Amino acid sequence: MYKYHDIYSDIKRDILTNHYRAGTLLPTQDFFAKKYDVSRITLKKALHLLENEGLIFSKQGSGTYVRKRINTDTSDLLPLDLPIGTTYSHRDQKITSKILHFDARLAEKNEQENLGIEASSPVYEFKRVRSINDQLYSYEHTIMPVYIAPLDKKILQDSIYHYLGTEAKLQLTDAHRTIYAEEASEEASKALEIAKASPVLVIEQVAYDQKGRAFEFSKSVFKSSQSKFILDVHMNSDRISL
Amino acid sequence: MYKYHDIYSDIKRDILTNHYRAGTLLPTQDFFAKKYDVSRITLKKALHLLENEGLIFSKQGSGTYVRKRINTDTSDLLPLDLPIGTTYSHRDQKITSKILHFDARLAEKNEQENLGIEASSPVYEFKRVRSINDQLYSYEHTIMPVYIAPLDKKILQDSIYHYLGTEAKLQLTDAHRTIYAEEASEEASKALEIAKASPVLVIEQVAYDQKGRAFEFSKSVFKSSQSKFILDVHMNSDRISL
DNA sequence: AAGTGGTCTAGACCACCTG
DNA sequence: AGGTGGTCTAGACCACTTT
Repeated sequence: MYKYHDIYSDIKRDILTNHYRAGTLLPTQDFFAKKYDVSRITLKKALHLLENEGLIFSKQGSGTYVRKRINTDTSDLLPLDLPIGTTYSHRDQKITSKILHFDARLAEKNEQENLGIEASSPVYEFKRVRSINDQLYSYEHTIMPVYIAPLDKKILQDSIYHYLGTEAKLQLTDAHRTIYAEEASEEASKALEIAKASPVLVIEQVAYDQKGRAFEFSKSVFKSSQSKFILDVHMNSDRISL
Repeated sequence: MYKYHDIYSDIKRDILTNHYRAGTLLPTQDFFAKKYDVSRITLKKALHLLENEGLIFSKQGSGTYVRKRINTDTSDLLPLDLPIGTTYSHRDQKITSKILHFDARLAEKNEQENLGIEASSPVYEFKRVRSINDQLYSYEHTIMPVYIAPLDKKILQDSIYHYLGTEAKLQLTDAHRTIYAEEASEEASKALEIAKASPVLVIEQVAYDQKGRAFEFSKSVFKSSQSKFILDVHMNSDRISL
């Protein structure tokens, strides 16, 4: 559809298929601009997307390089900067859910604050155990305002995000996450079938849609033995200087 | 220095000081362009920086909004997308280090792979316990190629990143991190003065400088009782669609 | 229909790196 | 000195939201 996006996809494919090899210099911006018959600004926008993704980096006066990639064997490594527990992050994996609890009630105080809603707002509350390829991997406790979309057990069985995307035209575009380790609670250890007080990784999340509206407040507990997360960070000097 | 950066800083300050309040509409791009006497493209670049930082978001046809911010009480919350263990992430906090081990040797196999160096390359190896305001908080094990810069115990006592920045003109611009929970090893539990096998958060990191060169391979173990990390994620549809 | 942000252009000049 | 990426412009047109 958009030129810069087509170019982005094209170059991305060429990098991932090793047509442009890791650690090497890419062709110049002028070359690409002529190749794709676009202005240099449009081309730079495509490269900027690739840079934000960490696939390339540019050095003024020198050129644009393909970043050396590490171990992208994401066998048991889940990206920490994508939706968690979806097909986005688990390609070709079967995700199943067992519903432990499903109810609606009024929001508690910390839920009101995190979701930015009124005291009288009704919310859904549900708890699920999720498995990848029939292997237990997380225990989730989720709060979602009812005005977002009507839920039922069947929806919880499948992908909520997929349902929200198609039915409510709602997309997870931003999330505020808190990450820490703790001893598994009795509830979590039973659900995940691990010893009580064994170490688990916890991710608390407030999720926002494309309009900046908080639509989910959740706590996810992961079996430490098989759940490692990866995060590629790119720091520009702006972030650091202030 | 650069117009777009000045504008970025200016608007950012106005947002953080609540001159533009959370949840409200910002002035139009045309307004800002005239206000700062720049082209709309330059202005958009400034807004793009703010959007990447998660402070604002734009909706085509509607306008640009200030995002509602949450709980930025970063009392014991450390950003997961900034350098860890530095003054960047710990404002007005006194960071001290105790050196448990400091040596040089040849790189082991997994270190060679992660750092992208030859088999015969010498590396420094050191272990430190770090405290914030005299409170123990992390146990770090670090490998660094010797060709990066000469190290000694005095440097390790202070900030390595500061030393590398001034002496080697090297800056941490990218990092590949793996995050998980585990039971504290005997070594780590002693260093952090916690019970053996109590849960700890682990961050393994390969750090890259502005030229895309890996310069550090480290494993940091954090006391779970007082170390929570935060991460604000912004997903564009590009990342997700492919 | 009006207003807002998104895309795109052709071209100029600057900053930086490498010979 | 030459080449590369970075900044910046004035203006046109498109896509989307709102009234």
